[in-house]
Amino acid sequence: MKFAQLEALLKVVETGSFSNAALELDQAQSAVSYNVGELELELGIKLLERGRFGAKENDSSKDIIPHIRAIQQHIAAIEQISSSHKKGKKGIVGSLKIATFRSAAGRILPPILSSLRKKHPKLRFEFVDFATADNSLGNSEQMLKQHIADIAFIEYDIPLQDSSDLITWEVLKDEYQVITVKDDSRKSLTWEEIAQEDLIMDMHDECAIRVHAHFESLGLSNTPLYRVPQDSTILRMASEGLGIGILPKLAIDELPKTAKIIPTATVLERGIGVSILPSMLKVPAVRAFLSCLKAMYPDSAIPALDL
Amino acid sequence: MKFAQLEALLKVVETGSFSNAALELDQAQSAVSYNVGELELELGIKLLERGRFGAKENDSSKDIIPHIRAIQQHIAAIEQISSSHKKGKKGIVGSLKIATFRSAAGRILPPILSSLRKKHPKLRFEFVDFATADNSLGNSEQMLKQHIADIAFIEYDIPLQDSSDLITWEVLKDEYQVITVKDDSRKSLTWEEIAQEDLIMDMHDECAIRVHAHFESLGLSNTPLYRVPQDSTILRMASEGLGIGILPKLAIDELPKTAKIIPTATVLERGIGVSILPSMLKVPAVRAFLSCLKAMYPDSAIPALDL
DNA sequence: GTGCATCTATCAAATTTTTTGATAGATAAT
DNA sequence: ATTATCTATCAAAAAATTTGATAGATGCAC
Repeated sequence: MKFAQLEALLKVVETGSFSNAALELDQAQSAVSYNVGELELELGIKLLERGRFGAKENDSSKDIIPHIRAIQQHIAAIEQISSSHKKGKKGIVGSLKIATFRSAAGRILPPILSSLRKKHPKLRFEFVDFATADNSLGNSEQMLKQHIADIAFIEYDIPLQDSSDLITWEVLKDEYQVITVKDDSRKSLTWEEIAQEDLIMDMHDECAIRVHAHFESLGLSNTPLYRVPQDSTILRMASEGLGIGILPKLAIDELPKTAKIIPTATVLERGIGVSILPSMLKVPAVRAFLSCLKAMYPDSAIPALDL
Repeated sequence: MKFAQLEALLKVVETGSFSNAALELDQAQSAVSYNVGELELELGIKLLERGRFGAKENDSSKDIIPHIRAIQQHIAAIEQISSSHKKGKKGIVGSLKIATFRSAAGRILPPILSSLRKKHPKLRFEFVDFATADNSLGNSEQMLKQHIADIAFIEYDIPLQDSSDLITWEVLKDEYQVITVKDDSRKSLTWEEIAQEDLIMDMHDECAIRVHAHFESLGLSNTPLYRVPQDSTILRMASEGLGIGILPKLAIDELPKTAKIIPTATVLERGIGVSILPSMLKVPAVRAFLSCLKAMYPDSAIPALDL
């Protein structure tokens, strides 16, 4: 079994066709065909469903592809380790795949990445998107276990519990905030009062679900008046007095001048954390990232690693 | 980076020389030299210390080799998955690397393996030895994390605790037994009484340490009169009346006709368990093994897997 | 239904990579 | 000093992969 064959298979699945894969691999289409063919021959099974449309994975390759990605991760690790053993080393080379969601990508990552880049100018980053509207633990677990991501940011309500095959810890807590118009004179709002208001909430986000659950747990109910697709729209609408916006603090990029935040009587917050596979603790790029994260959030319970 | 290059490096390290590696790889020595050389060229670092003696790993390759083994495991998994997707499948093909210690190898494994072989006649087994006299958790952890073994048997005194990156569970408890001569008429022995006796114990084994610790915890002390290198010798000596033997039940292959077991007033036992990396739960050979293990020990808490 | 566009498979030739066998050079032990 | 045992290197041979061209298959538009 050759690594090039596995890579060809993976690229075909990722791009949906032999021709696209060839393009990305900088090869002739016949080379991709040959490589996948050889692999199928060696393994004795068909690995792809071919058709007019191109090619797509079948049951066999579905099971195999996570292993190919894992192998790629190990190869990346070998390259990183090697470069770290070089004399004239200029930081880690390679690429770090980070699964993230909006607030993490927008507010948490930038300072970390910029500090990381100073030490490791050759390190590249790849963001992998959670499927829209689902960045709960379940999904990030898949991202890590299928070796699509090296590191995953997660958000959650309930306290983190140890999973036996993932290392997960909290980085910070993010408080939900109530956004209203500038001239709203109330000093504080209880959730009972909030439930009376016209609410403007996100259409897809976890947050809306979480706030809804919180209402339920208090025996309250509220169907948001507006369900909008973007956090920035929530802000704008709330600042126009169309209703009350509820957003986690980190999701508020810039508060409009005509808007205002009113504290809630009791705090509702989400946790934001990071998750990795235990084996990644030995990969230089991952270690470097965690080291920066720790510098940024010294209190976060990053697992013991001699950084 | 080619898989053949990584394999060559690994074999050189394992066999201690390019020439031996070539022999095992069925290649010319120059091919091994070429492959390792190419790898060193690509990674830009020396990977081996060469000399009159052959070649041995250096700091760089020490870090890299676990990743090579991990890649091999993934390739094995791909092969197993493929063969399980074949039509005329005749069981799983491949090889299962089991880290074990004497009692497990001698008393627990045989029935499991023979049942496993019935279903999967093409499956091979490889036993990897714990370094002599150390089969405690720490070591099996290394075996698994360095991808030297797929499955590890362990023994332990204290209750198992969850480690965040290993799945470990108890298979059975194994009671320590006191072996004496046939005509010893005592019906039962307390540990206080045992401490008074001349003891015959194993020289290398974990067990001796554990029994010693047990004495200490009771405020007793006893330096064994004989420290012998083999369990069977303990039995023979005890049966000759040279002293009292202490052995876990599973370590007693066959009780000599002139020997006898006296129950202890309070039971001292060791746990015997199994440990794997979470990712191995998806590997067919490992699943098959665990399935057999479960059939043999229905009460053991094998982690949920849809077998 | 015909023709078109888009896909994969296949072929022979060209190219590249890997292996081989022979040998040189290095080094420790006798 | 000799020998045995190791690795590196070289040119030639063998094997593999890649290429470019083309055939064949299949859905889609008209």
